[in-house]
Amino acid sequence: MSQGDAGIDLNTSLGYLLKEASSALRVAMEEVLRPLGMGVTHYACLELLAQRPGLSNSELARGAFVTRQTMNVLLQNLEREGYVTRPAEAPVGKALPARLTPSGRRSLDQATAAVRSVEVRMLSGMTEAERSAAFHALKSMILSLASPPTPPPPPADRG
Amino acid sequence: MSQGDAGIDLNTSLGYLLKEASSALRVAMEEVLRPLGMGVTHYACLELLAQRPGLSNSELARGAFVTRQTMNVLLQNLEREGYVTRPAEAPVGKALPARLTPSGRRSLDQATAAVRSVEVRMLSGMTEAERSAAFHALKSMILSLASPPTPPPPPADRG
DNA sequence: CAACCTATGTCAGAATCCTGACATGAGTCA
DNA sequence: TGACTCATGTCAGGATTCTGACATAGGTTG
Repeated sequence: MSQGDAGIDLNTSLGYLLKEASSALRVAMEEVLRPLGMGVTHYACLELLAQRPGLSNSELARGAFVTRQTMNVLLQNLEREGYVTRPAEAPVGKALPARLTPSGRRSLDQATAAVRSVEVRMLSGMTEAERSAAFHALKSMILSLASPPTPPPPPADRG
Repeated sequence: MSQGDAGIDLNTSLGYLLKEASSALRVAMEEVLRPLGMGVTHYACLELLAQRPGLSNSELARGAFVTRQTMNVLLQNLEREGYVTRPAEAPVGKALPARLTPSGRRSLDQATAAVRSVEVRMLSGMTEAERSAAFHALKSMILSLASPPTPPPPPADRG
């Protein structure tokens, strides 16, 4: 244990820090959403629908970082409780465009206020320059992590 | 819907970006750890034990961002499979200091190599200045989100 | 010392999310 | 037109994590 090959130093690892920050944010959000009987995925779904009405189940799932199966059961609950509506038949393909009902909009408004307070607190200790730097750094990370999990197989010109 | 009170703009929200980056990192790690039959929490536990031998179940749980109960079942499995050891009795209090066995160390070495490739990829598109900026920004966020969930009740000097 | 508070390990049950699988609708290509 | 590929919605089962609860060890305060 005296060299640089012993592991990944968690004290200086951006990945670990990323997980820590994300965990703290999730905990803080759950804390303010709990009194509203809402979870993070639940809130994300509503917020996505407010900003982009007509999103399909699969699109909502991608936006909330869960699988379409998970989002599907959530949507079924929200539909049954009258927070969102979906047409009985797909206007095109199989995708059912979902929309917020007035009730869903009201529910979202409460949640947005709660979540906004968390985001304000999170940003409170940062300068504008730091926020901008963090924004671009996170964008870079996401881009670098996207797609190339399996390096493209060799063109295989042999044989 | 024409002003700034309509919601939280997910396109410019640092919180949303944080979740997106964290999700991408988690997916990438799971992808490289799957061939080793290991999950992210599993790996985190081993890495923590390598860097700080003797950590207790609760300390490991906090370091891996899960509950004590979750870490407990993981530790029991790892112990049964011979990757970690814990004394039968606590040297002090109730905390049982856990340690990696040689087998656990070997298992960790493979995982570290895999995870390192992911972190390298994540950092590949960032300059050193950007990494430093991201590091400090994340630290700020974590600090701001820590603790003050329930603002301290007013000292109540009335009455 | 006794009462209290906090932290820990552990068990049991429940909630959450995911993987696997199937059928349908649309686009592509020959 | 028919075969192929891809994306979608949905159901069923399983894996993972969390919440609730209990007993114990140690420190603190009166």
